[in-house]
Amino acid sequence: MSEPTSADNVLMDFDLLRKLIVGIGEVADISGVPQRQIRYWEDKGIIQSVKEGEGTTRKYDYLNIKKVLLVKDLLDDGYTLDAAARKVEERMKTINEVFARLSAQNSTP
DNA sequence: GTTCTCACA
DNA sequence: TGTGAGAA
Repeated sequence: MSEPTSADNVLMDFDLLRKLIVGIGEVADISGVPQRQIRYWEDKGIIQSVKEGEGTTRKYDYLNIKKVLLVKDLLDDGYTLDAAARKVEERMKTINEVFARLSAQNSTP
């Protein structure tokens, strides 16, 4: 009877994204970017990794994966790491606002 | 399974 | 800029 509304749908996707944290291997496989390159960008400061507990294995959250995917596309378009990083950061600003908005709704009973 | 450094093109 | 290999 209760049909999923667009609002409920977006919340379901958001819940999935904020829980989607995988290692560099998964990101490299899904993003198609060699693990070497992913770490390379992270070293440049284009993207950041989240450390899990004490392990040294860096995990990448949806936002980081999005950056890798975005930077890869930008680089393929003829952009350089510096140019791609700038565009990605601007895009992250928008995504961050959406995340904060969804986070508030998800945390609001 | 991941991470680090060194070196090269 | 991106990758190779070895080592821990």
